[in-house]
Amino acid sequence: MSESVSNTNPEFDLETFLPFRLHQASEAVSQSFRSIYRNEYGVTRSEWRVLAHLGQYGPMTATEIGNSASLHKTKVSRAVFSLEKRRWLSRAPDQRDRRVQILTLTKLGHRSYRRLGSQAQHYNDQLAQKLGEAKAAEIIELADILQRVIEGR
Amino acid sequence: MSESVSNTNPEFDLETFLPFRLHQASEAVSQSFRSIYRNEYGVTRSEWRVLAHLGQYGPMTATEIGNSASLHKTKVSRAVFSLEKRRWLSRAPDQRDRRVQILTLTKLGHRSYRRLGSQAQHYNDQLAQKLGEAKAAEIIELADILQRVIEGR
DNA sequence: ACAATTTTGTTACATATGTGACGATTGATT
DNA sequence: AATCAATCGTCACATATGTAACAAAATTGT
Repeated sequence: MSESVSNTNPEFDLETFLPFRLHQASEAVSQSFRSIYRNEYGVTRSEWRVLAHLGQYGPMTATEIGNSASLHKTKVSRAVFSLEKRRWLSRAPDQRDRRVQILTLTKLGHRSYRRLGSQAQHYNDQLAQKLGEAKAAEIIELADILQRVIEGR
Repeated sequence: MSESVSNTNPEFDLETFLPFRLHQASEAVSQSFRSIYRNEYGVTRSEWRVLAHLGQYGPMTATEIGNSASLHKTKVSRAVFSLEKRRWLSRAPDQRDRRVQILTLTKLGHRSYRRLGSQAQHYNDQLAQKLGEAKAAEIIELADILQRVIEGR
């Protein structure tokens, strides 16, 4: 907490430029985690996210997943197609709204979710331990605040 | 700072999963900033990053930019090509190492850098103000720590 | 001095992504 | 009821990205 982030002179400063620094940190973490879902099953980031959402929250529609995961609708559409082909999820029509489909993990999908999820949790625990629990919790809290501020809530 | 990030039970928890939460926050910020360099000059993220680095640190080689900005070498190569076409930067051979080229902003490039940079700084100041200076500084500090921990330094 | 290895930056190729359009359905307005 | 607008998910298309291979130059080891 040594220096101010805002700048009285109008000079641009990369070191304290939030979009850049956040992206760098986030990409470093994402890349280091990537090998787990990638090497384990050859799954893409979008697929892993959809899997994680369905595993965590139960049956949802594509739009709901997109909103919750901040995933573009075409990314969701493609990930769902791919996960369906693997028989990790199935679609069921919704009688109330025939435009949407309820997406549900199959047994096979659940097994994959539990397996990848537990490795993900292990990764997270290790990282949190290296950072120190307090700092890890701070990051989550600041991520919350950032999203609220950006989305104007 | 209400809850722990690590988990004694092995259940996966998306809410406190650092790769996901960081990526979400970082993407929210990046997207909201994007309209500035995108609408202003139709410049891509990679191009903006290369511009920002050369403007901030002076002449550098492609590899140096890639390392500092965490940009893949093909991204740098393409961004440099595109910025050169716009006449925002020029290349000069390095007599010590004839594999590399010293990249330097042209006068036009400097003007663009100052203009975009000052808008970027304004964006950052506004965001830091909304977050509160203390929290903005915390984010920078935590980004530093994260990168060090991930890269094992 | 030489051969083997590494580094730099570019390219071809395959894959991943965003944009815009679309058909089908639903909700809102009149 | 009929029309209009909005939403859902998919597709074709264009663009962006990563991988692997490469030529040129530098570095290392002998």
